[in-house]
Amino acid sequence: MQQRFRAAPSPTGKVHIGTIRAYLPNFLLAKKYGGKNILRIEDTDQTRLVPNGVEAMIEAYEEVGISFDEGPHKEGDFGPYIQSQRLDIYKKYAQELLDNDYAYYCFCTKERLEELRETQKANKQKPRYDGFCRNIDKSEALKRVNDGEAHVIRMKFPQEGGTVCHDLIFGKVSVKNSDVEDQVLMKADGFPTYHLAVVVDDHLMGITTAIRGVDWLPSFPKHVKLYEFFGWELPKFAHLPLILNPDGRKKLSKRHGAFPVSQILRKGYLKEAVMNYAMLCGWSPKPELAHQDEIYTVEELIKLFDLDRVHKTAARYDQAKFDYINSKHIRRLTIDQFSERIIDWAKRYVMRRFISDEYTEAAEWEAEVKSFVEKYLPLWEKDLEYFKRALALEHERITVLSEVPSALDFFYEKELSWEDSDWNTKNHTKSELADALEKLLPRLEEIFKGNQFDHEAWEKVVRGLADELNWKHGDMFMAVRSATTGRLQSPPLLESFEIMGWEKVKAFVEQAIVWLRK
RNA sequence: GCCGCUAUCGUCUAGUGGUUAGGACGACAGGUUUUCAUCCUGUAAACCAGGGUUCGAUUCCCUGUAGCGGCACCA
Repeated sequence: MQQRFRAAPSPTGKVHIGTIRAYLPNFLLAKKYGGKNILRIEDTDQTRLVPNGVEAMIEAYEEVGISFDEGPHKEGDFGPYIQSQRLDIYKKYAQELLDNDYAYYCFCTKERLEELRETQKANKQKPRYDGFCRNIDKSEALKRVNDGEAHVIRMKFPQEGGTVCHDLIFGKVSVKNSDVEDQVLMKADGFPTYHLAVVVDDHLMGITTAIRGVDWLPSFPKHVKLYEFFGWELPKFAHLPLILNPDGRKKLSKRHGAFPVSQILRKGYLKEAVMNYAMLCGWSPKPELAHQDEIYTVEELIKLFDLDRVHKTAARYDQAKFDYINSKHIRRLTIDQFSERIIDWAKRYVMRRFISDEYTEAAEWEAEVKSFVEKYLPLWEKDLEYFKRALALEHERITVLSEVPSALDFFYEKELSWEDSDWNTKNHTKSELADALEKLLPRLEEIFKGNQFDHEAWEKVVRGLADELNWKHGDMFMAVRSATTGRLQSPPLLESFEIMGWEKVKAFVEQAIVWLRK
């Protein structure tokens, strides 16, 4: 039988690393078993709609590589895939429950329910519906409904015995039936609640494995009972553990790395790294198939992932590990691939807007990255060979793609600017540095003027001058570094000069001397 | 408060009725290096507590504790 999985978000437009982790297993398993991955929009709460939320989410999922075989954007045989377009269906099944005495009309007002909850809380009881309308005579209830009295439909959950549910990750989960309340299935506005809609849709859409967050575990029995009421075969269920804030408290939130996918990608995390990291939260491959460095491609994840090795415990978000994984994926790229990815990143994520940008607050760094990219992208593209040669020197130094534009600036600028902190003045004053550079310049010209960059000659010149002036060699190299790159950390100098060419190096050194004497 | 779930280095995790409890990130210390990074080597670092069961429990059971989740006409 073909396996069918589904992601069932409500259309808030928000997609972050936690969401990715929640929906990735569906995608991976659908690919692994040749099944289908379905996107269904759960928009039964009419008070929480976001304009373009659906489009924004689809965009985010697909950008990180989670694609769907059916959904609002890709009609299949089980549509519509938006719950607000399926109201008649829920109505029909709610009626079926009513007819079979598995559900009843409830006329309790919100005020009464609120009061009820308050007293229950005050008495240290679990707040729950008390079954007030459970035994209203059916014909009387119907009359009240026909008279237009506001009502909901509640599930009549049996109050004796217990219910045992089976979960692929947690195993047996059992509850006393008397602990389960009569859940509202149809709201007064005619929309179903999640509980009815999810069961009906999963069944009708032929979902074979329903994967969702552990936050649904407590209402699992209600859903199991609903399947029983309808006489439907139960799909398999898997409840995924959550990703927690780095401090281990509460679900991942915005101020702790739950950045929207738009920002993750714009910052320059590769989609394969996003997947890799997301899956490593709460899952590990079989030891004999695991990689020592914990780096996995998408294809490998598809091959290796299975629900039976998913942890039961929540994992904390760890930015340092995510960074490690991203830099490892970057290093795996060839220079050709790396340069393509950078240019693609610049165009697709920096220069273009995500749909979700309409309603997510922009971070400060986004504007900065954009201004860099606007400036350098045309230059990169103008001479791709030059770009690749420069980029190769930064390949081992980059953690996220957004570091690239500023890292390569001295390859592209005609003039450098310095601050005092760009120089190592521990052992020598600025004017000493200027004097040294002035002495050095003609000697460098001597060996570099034909753009021939001989390592031995270069070392000899720099170290030779250092010896003459009685400087530490390192101080001399650092002076040259600051003069030619504008900073204290850079790729190896000679290799950089080889790309920049002597004229540029010379110009920078001359500018530096002027600046140092200012 | 009530209900449910869970518990291995700081973090992510592997693993077992008998192991020197393994790896990764991070930290620290060395090496390589003209800086930074890379790369290499090494060090520190864990089985929540108490009871059982057992010849033997980190592993199985119970209790406690802690954490997380849920307790809506939200999903």
